[in-house]
Amino acid sequence: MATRTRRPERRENPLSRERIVGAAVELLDADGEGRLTFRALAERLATGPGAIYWHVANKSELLDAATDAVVADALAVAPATPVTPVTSAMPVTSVAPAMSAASTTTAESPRDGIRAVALALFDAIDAHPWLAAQLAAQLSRSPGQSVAPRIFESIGRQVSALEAPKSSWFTVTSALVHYILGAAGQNAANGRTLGPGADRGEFLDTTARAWEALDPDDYPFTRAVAVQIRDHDDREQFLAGIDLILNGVAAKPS
Amino acid sequence: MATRTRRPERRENPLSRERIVGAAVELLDADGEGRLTFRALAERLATGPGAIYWHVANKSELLDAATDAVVADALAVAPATPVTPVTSAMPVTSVAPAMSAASTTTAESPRDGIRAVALALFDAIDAHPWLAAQLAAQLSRSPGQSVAPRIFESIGRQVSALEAPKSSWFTVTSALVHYILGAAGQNAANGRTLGPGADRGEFLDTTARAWEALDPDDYPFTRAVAVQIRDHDDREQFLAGIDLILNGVAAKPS
DNA sequence: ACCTGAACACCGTTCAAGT
DNA sequence: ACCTGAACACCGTTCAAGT
Repeated sequence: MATRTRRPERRENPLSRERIVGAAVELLDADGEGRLTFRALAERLATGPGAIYWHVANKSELLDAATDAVVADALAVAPATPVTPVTSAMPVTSVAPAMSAASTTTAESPRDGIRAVALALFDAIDAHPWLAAQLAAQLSRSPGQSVAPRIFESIGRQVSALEAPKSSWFTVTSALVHYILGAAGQNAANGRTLGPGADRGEFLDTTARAWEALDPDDYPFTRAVAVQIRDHDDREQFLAGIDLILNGVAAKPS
Repeated sequence: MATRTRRPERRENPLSRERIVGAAVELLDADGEGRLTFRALAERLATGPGAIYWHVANKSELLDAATDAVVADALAVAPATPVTPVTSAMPVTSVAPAMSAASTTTAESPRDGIRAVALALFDAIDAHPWLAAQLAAQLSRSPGQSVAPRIFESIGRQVSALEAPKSSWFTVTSALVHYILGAAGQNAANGRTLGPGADRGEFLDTTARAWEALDPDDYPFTRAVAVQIRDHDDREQFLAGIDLILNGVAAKPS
């Protein structure tokens, strides 16, 4: 501790996969994926670009590792194991079961569980905007190759505890995951164009004004909803979309 | 075919923004965004890389132009103008109005209109997988700067003709657009990993088998829905998700 | 076992020079 | 007005050489 007067010695601070991934996440958060460079990374780690390749195979593996690290954290906050485990035989009715020995959190209704996981992902993507594209690309990988399939599993378990026919599980879970990734990614993109220092209320007001000034013939709808964007809460809006989908689960088609 | 003996003459085939964008779309479709290169593009157009910059400012403008061209086609097939125009005063009730002089297609219910636009986008993204990421990034742009806001408008108009409170329009439209882009992008990514020559049934069977072989403790849900992926139709599945959201629109929360 | 740093084969983009 | 092609400042990645 007190010996930390000199800058870190190589021996005390050797390169490691963890340090590399950590620095990568920092660069990603600060500058976005386009600016994550092996040379920039090497400089930050006080080494040469070649050294990184001893610990990481290539850039895409580095991106995967960064994604895994961040998402694993996010999913750890939300409970990975839901109230009701999937029983492979029959559609599960969502009669609240006896409290299970939940690992991290108190037991919740599946609906609240979905909200919790969704919000955890929303916040993670908000804090790390580059996550959205990364996760979307990873969803088609086989489980075990990345965290993205874990998200699918995590949402799906809660869906299986909903009172919905088993035949709808896949559709519902897919819809939820797509919505979550899409909406969270959008929010992150907005935040990015906004910039870190800017005023949110002012930004919303500006967009609302711009929407209201659109050509009535070309953009009647966008004009009509301009008011709604002016004073909406991002997370509330996001959760409203989740509820919309969940409401559709048991509803009969009109 | 048989006429393709000489290479095209310069004077008869001058460079133009249109030709460049067309060639870019071809490269994008064939090799993906990573392989769209000004040098490859120049070679395909029998010119130097510098020449392209006379017609296009930079790569991101080229990508935008390619996206615009492809999406404009897709939205032209689906009706851009819906049965019921947005009236800014009151929530519109979806009593079928008198047939309007629809520009391209016969009048439809808003629900069918949404399905049509969604399916057109699904097919476009299926044919041009690089579209998904491009559109997601463009959604946060102001209308007029890209086609993405037109998609929002196009879906939104139909939403406004649904029997839903006006206060929900923004949420519903956002949810739909996010789902459409997310699900279509996912499908395109799957098709990409599948490859052009492979057998779809065999591919689905392989994934289903892989899912069924997962650890029951870690992936109970994914295992449980493995059957459902085996013989599902992509477009049907996609539309089921749309219907799910639409069903949620008027449903009361449970 | 781990790190260095030069080198290779690329990129997007610019720009003097041509027609 | 439009095109050429060399050049600049980057990239990811490799690899002989060091410790």
